[in-house]
Amino acid sequence: MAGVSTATVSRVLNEPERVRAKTRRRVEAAVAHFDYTPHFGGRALASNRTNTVGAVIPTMENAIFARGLQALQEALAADGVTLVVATSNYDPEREAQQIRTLLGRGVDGLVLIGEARDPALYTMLERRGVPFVLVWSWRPDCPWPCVGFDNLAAASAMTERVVDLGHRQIAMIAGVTRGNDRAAARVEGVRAALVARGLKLDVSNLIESPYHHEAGANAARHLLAAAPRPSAIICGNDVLAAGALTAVRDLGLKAPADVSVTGFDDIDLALVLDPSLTTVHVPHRRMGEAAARLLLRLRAREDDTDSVVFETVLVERGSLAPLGK
Amino acid sequence: MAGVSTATVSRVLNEPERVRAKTRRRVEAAVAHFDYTPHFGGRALASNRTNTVGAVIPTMENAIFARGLQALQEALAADGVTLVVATSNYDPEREAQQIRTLLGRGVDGLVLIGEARDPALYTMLERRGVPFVLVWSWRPDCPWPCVGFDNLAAASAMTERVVDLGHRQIAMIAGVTRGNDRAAARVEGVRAALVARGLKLDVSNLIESPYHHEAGANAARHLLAAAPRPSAIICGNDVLAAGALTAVRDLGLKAPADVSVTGFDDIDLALVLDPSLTTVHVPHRRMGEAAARLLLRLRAREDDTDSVVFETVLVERGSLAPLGK
DNA sequence: GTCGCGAATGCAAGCGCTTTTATTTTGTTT
DNA sequence: AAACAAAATAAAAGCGCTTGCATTCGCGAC
Repeated sequence: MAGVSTATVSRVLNEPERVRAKTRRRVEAAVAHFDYTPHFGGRALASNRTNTVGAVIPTMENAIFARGLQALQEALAADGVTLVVATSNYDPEREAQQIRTLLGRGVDGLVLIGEARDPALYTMLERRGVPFVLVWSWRPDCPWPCVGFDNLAAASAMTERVVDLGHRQIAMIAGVTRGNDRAAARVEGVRAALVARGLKLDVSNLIESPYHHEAGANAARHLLAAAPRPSAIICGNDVLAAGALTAVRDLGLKAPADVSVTGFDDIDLALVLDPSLTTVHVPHRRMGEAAARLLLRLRAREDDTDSVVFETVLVERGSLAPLGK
Repeated sequence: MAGVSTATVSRVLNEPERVRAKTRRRVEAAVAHFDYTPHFGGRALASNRTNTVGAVIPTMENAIFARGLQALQEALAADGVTLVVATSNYDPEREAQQIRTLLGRGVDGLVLIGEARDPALYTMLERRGVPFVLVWSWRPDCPWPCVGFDNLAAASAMTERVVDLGHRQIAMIAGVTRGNDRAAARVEGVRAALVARGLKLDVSNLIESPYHHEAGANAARHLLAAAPRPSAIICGNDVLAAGALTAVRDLGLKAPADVSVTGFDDIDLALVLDPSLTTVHVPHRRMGEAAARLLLRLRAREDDTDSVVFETVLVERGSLAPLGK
């Protein structure tokens, strides 16, 4: 209809500046007229690019990843790249499986959460030449491209603050650390800070708990039954902290008067709780955007592909108070 | 390596039962040996199927859709279908755009939230022959395949319960109704129930609010400043209700003693709030699964493609109490 | 006007797979 | 053992697009 070859149509669609304005307009008119949409498969086959990147996250059921994902998706979309999301349920085997599925779908890149995974997976990714970015984790000398923050340092900072407020009986409800370097780093951060202040994280004062409100509540009930009772509970994330606050209330105690509780992640929930939650604010959205930019640079084989580290901020709200106040 | 043609390899991969066990094993060994993965584009081009379905949801930042999405994804994955998620931010134009993007990616089907959208979009989908399922909405005689529940009836039931508890000054904080038939149906449900009981939803007692905690709090502050003060606030969803509860607390009032508050959707948040939230429980996961099944049936051109309607359950918790108690 | 040159466009060869049709193999029957 | 039917496999034709290379066009300089 536009009186041009398919090659020209292809150019109009992909590199419009390479065709003369007059021709381009004719083609565009025809495209509009027939409501033409390029065939994805044909495109992928011929160009060997899908303009798709995949992300494997532990779960969507949790607000924590949702916001970063949204930012990631928006930043990618701005470059015409579609995001495909898969979930692993915090299961390393399932994560490996999902990565394979995404590769089978021909993704041009991957966004993965955290660093802890089978080295064979990293080998495979490198062999295939699929660029990837690790999000939510960062540590000095991480060999992979990361966009994250220092979980250990942030947990230490929180712990120091708790100690500074006079607390000595300090317990922790951690996330499950298997295959989860963030959860593990947070435990280490707490432990290190306590040791630095001459205290220690007794094994009876550390419970690993799955990432649910109820599980957090149960863990807190257990910890609060001990004698001497902890005066502060540091939680590996906000959801566990919410559970802990529920347990505190159910036991007829008051937070923070009887027990202080702290969280990690600063999701919306933290503000809604009563008392509102003292927690570590993490820049979800900025991480998502940074991950998108880094991945696009990696894909384009650009030079500037350094890891990005963000600062976290300790947000003090009502759930943490000086000992005995 | 297996000494067979590509045709046989293709059959081993797609219809293994059609090739003799001995040959099949040879091919599978070769596949494993070379770690071969079929090329997605080639496949899509030749078969004209992508084994991908798309979903356009308002937002991921909200737990409401996350759970259903997760279930949808799992159910689709069981059939080897990948889910691609896009977000519209509650903006109809953006939704249309996202639908076009997904079609451009060659999705074999679509899952859309709610029914309200430009008829031209429906025409386009039908012309292209792309099967789709509408989720979260259901009404008698909906012309499209739906998987949802009767928002209007559920809101009416909640309202009747509130009235039965003696409340007469009843206000509502609704979600934004533009392009959102669920929000609109909930308003209509409340209105209808009030009218049926000889009351009415005065315009000054109805505020539409965006889907944020703060916005809900602001709306509640506004409503509670009126004289006579409402004794119950019915909210279009749980997040708005959480905001309302915050406002109640900030104003020095007690829920439910001074003001009852109800929500809608029953997300995790409802249980964490203090008082815990009386709300309408919606079967997120089952809807997601049902949507997957229905879409797969539509895609396979099967006969049994009726809409699926779920019942909702009014969950009474602490935030709703009889008037004056 | 013609020439020359860069820019614009057309030509045609695949990209890796599926699928129809044709051929070979296998197994059964006489 | 031959003949045949049925089952298994091979051959080959695309699917719709991109892209390197060849060709043509448009325009300024002479």
